[in-house]
Amino acid sequence: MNLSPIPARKKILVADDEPDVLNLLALNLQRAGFDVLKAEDGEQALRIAREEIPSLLVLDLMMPRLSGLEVAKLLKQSPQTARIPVVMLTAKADEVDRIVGLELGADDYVTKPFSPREIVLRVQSVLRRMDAVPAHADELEVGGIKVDRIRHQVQIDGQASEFTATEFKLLSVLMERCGRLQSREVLLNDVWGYESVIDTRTVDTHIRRLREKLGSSADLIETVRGFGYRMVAAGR
Amino acid sequence: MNLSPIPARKKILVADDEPDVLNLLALNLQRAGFDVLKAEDGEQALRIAREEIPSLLVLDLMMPRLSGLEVAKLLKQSPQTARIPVVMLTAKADEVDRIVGLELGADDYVTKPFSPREIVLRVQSVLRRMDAVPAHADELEVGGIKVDRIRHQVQIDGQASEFTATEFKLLSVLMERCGRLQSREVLLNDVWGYESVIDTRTVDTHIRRLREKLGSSADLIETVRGFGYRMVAAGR
DNA sequence: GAAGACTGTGACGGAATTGTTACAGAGCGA
DNA sequence: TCGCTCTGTAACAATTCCGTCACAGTCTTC
Repeated sequence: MNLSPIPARKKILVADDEPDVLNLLALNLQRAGFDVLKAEDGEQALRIAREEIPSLLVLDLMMPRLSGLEVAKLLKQSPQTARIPVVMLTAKADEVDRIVGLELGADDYVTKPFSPREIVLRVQSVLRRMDAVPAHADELEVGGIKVDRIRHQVQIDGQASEFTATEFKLLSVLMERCGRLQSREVLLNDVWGYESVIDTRTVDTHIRRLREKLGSSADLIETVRGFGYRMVAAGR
Repeated sequence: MNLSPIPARKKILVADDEPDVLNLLALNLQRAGFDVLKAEDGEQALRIAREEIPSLLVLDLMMPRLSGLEVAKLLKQSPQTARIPVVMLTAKADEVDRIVGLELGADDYVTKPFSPREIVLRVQSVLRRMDAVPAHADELEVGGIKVDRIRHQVQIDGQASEFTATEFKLLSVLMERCGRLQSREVLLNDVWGYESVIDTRTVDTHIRRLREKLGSSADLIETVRGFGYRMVAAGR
């Protein structure tokens, strides 16, 4: 579904045969808010990548068993893993010639020695580039409520209204599935993310805040006792 | 019979003198669903562009006979071809400043080495931008703010005002997408360039500097907490 | 009609986000 | 080289948001 800025943390696989470098990279990426998976050689990297399908790979070019190049090439062969962007670590700038780089489809290079900060920024930059594509025009309207997901604006009976990030997502999900009952569990999944460890009662609180802001349209959100909530086209 | 399912594929002309690069680009753009035309030097590119009027050009900067720069410049002279967006391929990052934003008006650039996927993303991004902003206005006006992109001048309530290069771009992007929410990521992409490795907080700082200079019009730039910024036609 | 389960409401402290200020380095022209 | 402007970053302050809780109110079931 993908309602823009998702809190769901991105998984990143880091592969380097030098434990010091590996740990340094992992630590810094963790601090930057990523879930980090580690691999100490090419084979391991390949296996983990196929199992976990991370959002991005940081591969050392020179590794025992399988080089970073080979790992990348192998991953490109399966549609499951072909689209994972790769940031390659190389020792010298000229180690990677351009055509090879193009063919294997690394998305960025960082040459050693590098600063941890630089790696984090590179990774963020590549992810940013990949994310910058979709952006679908989407407007939702139910009753007097209009949601514009591009402008990120909500109008209630023609009147612009402010919603926080969570409220906006919750409202979008409810409107998108107008008429259908949504359990608290489903809402937690789709609004807060699949790994959220949040009390289901929190949903109630946010529903309340939504209703408050919706004013006279508040009764478009029905409570279904014992199950959850549902948005209806018109109040009863 | 063949009803609708013809998504009206867009024609894209790719020009590069290295056959390997040319074919690689062509292949990837084809896979992405574009009709691809190929040219191996500047003259050929110019000729084909005039004959076929493609939706977008991907031009290598360094080419025999005519450079990408010259091709772009020549195409700007004819109203038929003046509005075709150009994505320029360059070897060095230094050349970038000369290309983007200057009189010849490349619409985006990619520095080598690049991954094929990035090229495709850039092309899609530029095409999206063209669709979104009709007519590609040289002058923008929102509230009391007037931006002249040719003279590179800004007026606030009739009063001329000085803006630095970065501020100017940021302001332009916000104004040209007035009303639409722009995430920090998108702004980094479109103002600083897609391969910038810059902290997202930098956007905040520049927004602040913009607001400072905008004076009483500062509240035309709204903060959308958790997402980014948005320019609005009138403050609240 | 009463007990129990479920939901609405208001408040609160911690966390996350943004505003603000200061600063160091790059780039540039004199 | 010296000063200047412009930029990106860091650190701190201010603000907003969010999840949780306690309690009140409502509904269901017997």
